[in-house]
Amino acid sequence: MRLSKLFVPTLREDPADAEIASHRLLLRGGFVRQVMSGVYTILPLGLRTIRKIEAIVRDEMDAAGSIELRMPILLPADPWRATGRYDLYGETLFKLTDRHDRDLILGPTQEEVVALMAAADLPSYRDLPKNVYQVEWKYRDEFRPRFGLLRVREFLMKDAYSIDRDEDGMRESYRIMYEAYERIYARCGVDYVIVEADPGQIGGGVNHEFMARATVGEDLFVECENGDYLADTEAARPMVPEPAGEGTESLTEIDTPDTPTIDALASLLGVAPSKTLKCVMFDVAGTTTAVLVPGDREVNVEKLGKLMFPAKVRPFQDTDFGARGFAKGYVGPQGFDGNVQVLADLTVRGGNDWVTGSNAKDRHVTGANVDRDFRVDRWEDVVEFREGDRCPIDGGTLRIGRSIVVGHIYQLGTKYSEPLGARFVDEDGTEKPYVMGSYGIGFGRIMATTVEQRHDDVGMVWPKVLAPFEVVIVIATRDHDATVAEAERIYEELRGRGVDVVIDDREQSAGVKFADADLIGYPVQVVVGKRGLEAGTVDLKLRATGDKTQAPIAEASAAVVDLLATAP
RNA sequence: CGGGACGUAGCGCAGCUUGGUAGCGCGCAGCGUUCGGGACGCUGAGGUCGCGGGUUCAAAUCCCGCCGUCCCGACCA
Repeated sequence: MRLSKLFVPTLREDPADAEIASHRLLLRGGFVRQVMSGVYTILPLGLRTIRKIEAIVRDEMDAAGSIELRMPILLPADPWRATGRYDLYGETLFKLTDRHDRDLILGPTQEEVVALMAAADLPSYRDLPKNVYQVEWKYRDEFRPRFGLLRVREFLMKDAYSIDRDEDGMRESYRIMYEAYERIYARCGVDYVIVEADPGQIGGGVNHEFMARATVGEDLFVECENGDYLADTEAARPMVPEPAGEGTESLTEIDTPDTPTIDALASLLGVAPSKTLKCVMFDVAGTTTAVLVPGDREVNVEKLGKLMFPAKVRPFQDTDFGARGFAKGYVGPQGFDGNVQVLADLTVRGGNDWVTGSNAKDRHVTGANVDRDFRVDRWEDVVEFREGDRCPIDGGTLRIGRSIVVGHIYQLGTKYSEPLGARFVDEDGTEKPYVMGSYGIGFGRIMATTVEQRHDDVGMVWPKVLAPFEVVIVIATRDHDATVAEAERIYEELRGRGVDVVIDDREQSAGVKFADADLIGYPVQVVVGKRGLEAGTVDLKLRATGDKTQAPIAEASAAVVDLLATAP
């Protein structure tokens, strides 16, 4: 390609609205332009990179046995009502109506479509398993688009869906996708980790996020110092402590004036907050639910919501305490009647002889013990992760890292097939719902993430597999016919060798071309100029290291191929 | 949606406090010079000052409302 013929509007100055490196550099390098908040035009250079990502993804999906198809973006709302996602996604869904006043949506993801498609056209266990994928625009009316291409409202995604007859099949399909994803990110040169994650609005059970390490990432993840545990902070669970067993104290009620908070109580009694038992009250679909956690910890409402799903979880308002006969700030689990569901976090097992509320204002109890003094109906993991918590696997210290989620895979089970009545006939003649999985990768995020991970103060530093072009030939002395002729010759030779090369034949000064080459970040730069020509050489530069070398002009193309082979 | 900031030529900005009818740099066009790290000279084009209303003889400037964009918090590829 010729830069004189391409459309590469680079900018000299940083755009005012771009804060993070990837946004700033992709705008400056002429890869993308913003149309409105969270919506971008992909310019020719950006499109070339996106297509390279797409080719790698397609290659791995095809190799993993997934079959490409294309589903509509414009979708009927009804299946989404059936699965509950119409309301669950809420405002994030782009909703519209057609001329017949029928409710439609723009697809944010397509589990419903796949389930219904399977129901119609994959009627037998003999048709299974199937794995289908598409590369398609996705629409999500995010609360706040931000960070350039990292959080947008319209984005290009590869979404795949596995359809199996049973759980074992789903797990096998999931494993295959998991491994395909590992290869995809490795090939793209993304520095990533895989974490156990929160399923969010897609729902389901086991799921993993592929997180690219970054300094600007929106997502926090937890990593064990020993490298054996990784999880999204929302899903992270601390080590379950050894059961402390029953304590030695007897249940004693004491006066604790003006101590509605853990801090006030702990300082009055001179005990550690972790010795107190916090009793946090929720309304779960109308049932009063008490959640017990050590006084120094917080309840993770998201985790609780997932445990109770589909029942709605609502923290007690001030009025709820009085209305249901609880003393706010002094609630304790002993003496709850059967109308109160008692859920305790697993960390509560590690303590005994608790200090907790007495259910009377300004009074607490000491020496409270599980089973002897109060009942626990369910033991679950519901605490908020804290920096410094112990790893659930080996007890090592957990640290927090920052990342960009570049992929997310889910074991969905029958979450979508069940409510949609999407069933096949199994070998034994009975109808069963499909057991599904879904697997997504956002292309724009991979592009932006790569820039975040690979840039310097003058521009982007593309790995050769994703660079819009692998090599740029800069004509440094454009009024010198012999220089132009040599540059053209090298250009044709490189093309002949199958190198993805672009020639900067624009009517620009050499300085502009050099600056643009560094900004755009072609892995290899070839400078052909009068000066070199007279010495019989061309200059080569490896963008990643900045190393410059000379090559004899007659062997320029071979030298470029060799240098390219060493490029990251 | 809550909190903060911004909106003046394609891009980056000044002008606003103290109203008098818009300016700088880059970019763009023409001519000439230059030609290996964002060249130089001359000439020139380009602006509903985000939109609407109000105050005033007069509004980019003051007041009210709205819209848009970005940043910080609740969602996700």
